[in-house]
Amino acid sequence: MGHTKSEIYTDKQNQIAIFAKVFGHPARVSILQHLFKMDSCFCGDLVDEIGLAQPTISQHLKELKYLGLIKGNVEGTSVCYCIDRENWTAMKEVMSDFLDQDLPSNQDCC
Amino acid sequence: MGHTKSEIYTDKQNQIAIFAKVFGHPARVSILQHLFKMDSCFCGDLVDEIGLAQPTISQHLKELKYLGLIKGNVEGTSVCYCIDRENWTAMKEVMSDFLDQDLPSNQDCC
DNA sequence: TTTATTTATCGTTTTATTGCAATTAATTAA
DNA sequence: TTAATTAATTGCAATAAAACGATAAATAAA
Repeated sequence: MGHTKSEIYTDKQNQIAIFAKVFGHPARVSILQHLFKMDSCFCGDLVDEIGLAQPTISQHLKELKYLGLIKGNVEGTSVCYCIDRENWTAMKEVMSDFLDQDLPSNQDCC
Repeated sequence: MGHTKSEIYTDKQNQIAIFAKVFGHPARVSILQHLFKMDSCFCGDLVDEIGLAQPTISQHLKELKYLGLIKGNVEGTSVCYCIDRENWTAMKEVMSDFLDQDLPSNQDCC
């Protein structure tokens, strides 16, 4: 079908999956790494840096923005993007809860 | 096109994306949470617990196994699954490097 | 006002993913 | 050996995602 049955999972499970999914593409990973490294970045810089077409980068930026992980700031004809620090921290909390689960025993399996 | 251009990214970026993608579906999040909670689990238990068809669960298990995050152990007609502790730890290292990047300055943007 | 620059949006094509019914494979129980 | 149980595989339909050309929108410069 190609359609996730979100309604049978907890909100937390869906939230983890939604955050993870946005990191599930190397272009978005690359964009975020750039924003961390450069502090802020114009859309055009990312196009040059990453090597995808401008509409493609724009679309990836839109998804990151939709989840609140980045902010865009219009400066003339350009748009300057940067990490949304507060939301990034909140996301980290959610993901850590999942990734840092403790392993209950010592032997591996069955 | 619908095809990720993996070759234009670093190995690290692709690795992060590959791990993130497997967490990008709530069924797989749910499976992993169960394996953490129950220590180990039969495929059938997961089918009952999560509420997807058996082939669907089996497919999600396959993906988790392919990345090495879980192990399967045949016991009679059943298969017992559990977290692969070593690979889980290695995955956490990769993801932490990405998620725990430092924010360079204090003000937000541009 | 006209032109150039930059980014967003639209529409389309291609590929990937999700989900399941049907079937197969493997093992155990009768 | 035959029937039952459990999980994997196959094949398919529906939906989502990735990529980009063309175009629109918005602003700045000439």
